[in-house]
Amino acid sequence: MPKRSITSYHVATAAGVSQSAVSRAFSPGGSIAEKTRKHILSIAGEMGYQPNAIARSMSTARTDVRQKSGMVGVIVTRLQDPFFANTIAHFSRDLQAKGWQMLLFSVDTQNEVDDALNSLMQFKIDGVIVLSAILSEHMAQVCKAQGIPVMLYNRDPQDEGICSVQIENFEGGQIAAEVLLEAGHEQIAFVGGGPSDPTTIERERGFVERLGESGLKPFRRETGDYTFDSGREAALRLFSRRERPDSVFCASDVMALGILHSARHDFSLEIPEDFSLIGFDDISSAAWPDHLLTTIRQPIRRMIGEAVDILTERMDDPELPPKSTRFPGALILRNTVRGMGPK
Amino acid sequence: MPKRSITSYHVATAAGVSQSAVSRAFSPGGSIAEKTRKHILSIAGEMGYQPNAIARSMSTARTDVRQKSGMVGVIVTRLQDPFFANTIAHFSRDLQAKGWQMLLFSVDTQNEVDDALNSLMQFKIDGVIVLSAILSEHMAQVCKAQGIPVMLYNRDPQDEGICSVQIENFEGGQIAAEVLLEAGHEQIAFVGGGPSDPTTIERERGFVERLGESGLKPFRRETGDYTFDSGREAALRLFSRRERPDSVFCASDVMALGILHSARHDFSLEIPEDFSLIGFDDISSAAWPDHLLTTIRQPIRRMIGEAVDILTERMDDPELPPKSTRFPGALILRNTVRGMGPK
DNA sequence: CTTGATATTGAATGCGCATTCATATATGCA
DNA sequence: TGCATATATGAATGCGCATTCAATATCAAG
Repeated sequence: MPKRSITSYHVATAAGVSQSAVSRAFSPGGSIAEKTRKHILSIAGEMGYQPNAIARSMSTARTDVRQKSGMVGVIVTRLQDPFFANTIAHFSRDLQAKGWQMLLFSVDTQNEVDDALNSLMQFKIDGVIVLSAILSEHMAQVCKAQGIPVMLYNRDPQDEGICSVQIENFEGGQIAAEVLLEAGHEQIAFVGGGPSDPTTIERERGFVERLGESGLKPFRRETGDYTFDSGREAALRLFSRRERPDSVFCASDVMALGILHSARHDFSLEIPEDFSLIGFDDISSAAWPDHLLTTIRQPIRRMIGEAVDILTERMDDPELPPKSTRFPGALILRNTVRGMGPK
Repeated sequence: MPKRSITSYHVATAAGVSQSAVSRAFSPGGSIAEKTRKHILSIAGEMGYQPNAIARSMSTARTDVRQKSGMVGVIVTRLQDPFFANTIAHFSRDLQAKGWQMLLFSVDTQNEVDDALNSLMQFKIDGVIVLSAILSEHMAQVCKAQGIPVMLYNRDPQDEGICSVQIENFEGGQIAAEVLLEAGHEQIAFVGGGPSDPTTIERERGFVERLGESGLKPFRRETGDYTFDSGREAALRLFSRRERPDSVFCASDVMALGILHSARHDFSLEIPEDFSLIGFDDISSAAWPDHLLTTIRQPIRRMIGEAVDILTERMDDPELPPKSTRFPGALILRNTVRGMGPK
């Protein structure tokens, strides 16, 4: 028999004080005698009273410019991808640690982001984090108008007034090229996402540019969709032809592992004896002993910490100017590049 | 310059109707002329008005027994684990498809579950899903008293009034034993979680019981914590001794892959030539061509679909009796059990 | 033991919405 | 055409809380 929950009025009655007093007892800066507060909190504890966050949010709408809900909206694409799952895990932890709740919305494509944000905004989220996607120009405006700070994770800040945190994709691509060149490779293939994927574009650009400095061009370019299977399929195309690459730079570890498995299983190729392979991200399975994938690591703990810091600061003080940060990737030398093992 | 958002009053004024009319225009069953509704919706659209879910929730607290927030709390342990990440992805999708928002809270240990639920309840969630953990007796009572349906995913229903969805762990253990026995193994080791982990207990029980029917006992038992590294360490202990098992049943794929990688890398063992290995869950990397792990599959799409159905039905109608469902695991024969390849 | 300043307290209010109740308008049927 | 019924609308209300404002209690200094 569900019954309505205990309110501050009930506690007030039981404690012999006014409802205002109860409210103040639960507000950090409340003007209330310490003795009274103790008494109220004790009674409230006995009764199992917890302030209603929804009502609190309504109430603050009166004096604040915007009502605060204490919730942060998080929009994520490809949640099943281990890289993003891990990212979410960190965001969740960091947000919670600062007392924010996470309203999670997962979408499949960029197109759904606007709808997701609309749904989230009905809940009066205090800020929003978008993973590997951007907002439409319109929604960016709406957020700005409403004073909702936006954090783009893994994307360039699309607009004035929007914050972002991401890895140095261009430099990461350069590093990969550098390593492969240094190992003496010349038939270097690239595997990335589609031609309109911003992440791929940057990584490929850095990669191609660095190759160019040595007078080389990518040996071949294959497209995938950041899934293991698409990596495997890329490998199938790459190694089925007469002319095989002597090395591959792959814009994501998941796809790189697809290539690695395919090479071993479908073509009985040894790595790095038959070809070198370098990935991007440094997901945990890249370090598994039978993989030992050489890759560019994203310092995601620091990146996410920074993203949460930037966002929470702006939720507390909407006047702060937007901020964007880029982190350098770190080369993790393992065993998939010829002659270049761990130091 | 953040400004307060548009309310139903603004729309009402602009449309030349009362606030009630606007509210009704946005309420599916509202008593309002179709013509008026169209007009209001059109004006609202132009103004970019969206009903405030928080205020709506406050309002419904008046007539309903409990206020409805439209949010489901999800408490998850070990979010970084690919199995759970994937589970969350599905929950998110299914919940969204039915119009529910997901308030996600990740915890590290069972101890934190109560606190998490308390935080979530302040937001007046309409239901809660707990992954691989249970509630304290006290919180279970509180939820019951408040009429908040609880769905335990991956756990036995701990209490009257609580719903659950899980895999048949006991039978899964039996199947694993069956397969290994059939393959002619006799030195069969078990690797699972700690002795108080309910999942491990059941799987191990089924496994041991089936071995017993053939007059066998587990060759050895190693403990891990469901991480890849703990699987690897278990393998280190298992294969460093003179007497090696001829096969291993591992209560989770992640740990099983730790064993597989360790066996190949640390001991140069071939699978299934040198020993057989069988996992549990069927995570996606179990199917990677250079793994091809034989395992017991959890039909998680169906399981999660069922969990969401059960929960949403009860959020809509709190009078429904609790329901618990168990799904059978399916043996997926790949290449890690001697003589038993895919059919 | 005053007086003025300060710390506490309670009553009243409104956040934005859904809903009830009373009223006005439209529809059906004789 | 007239009356009963159904439908559409608006005014008023309260959900649970934080906050403002006014009133009271407490305290320090003279």
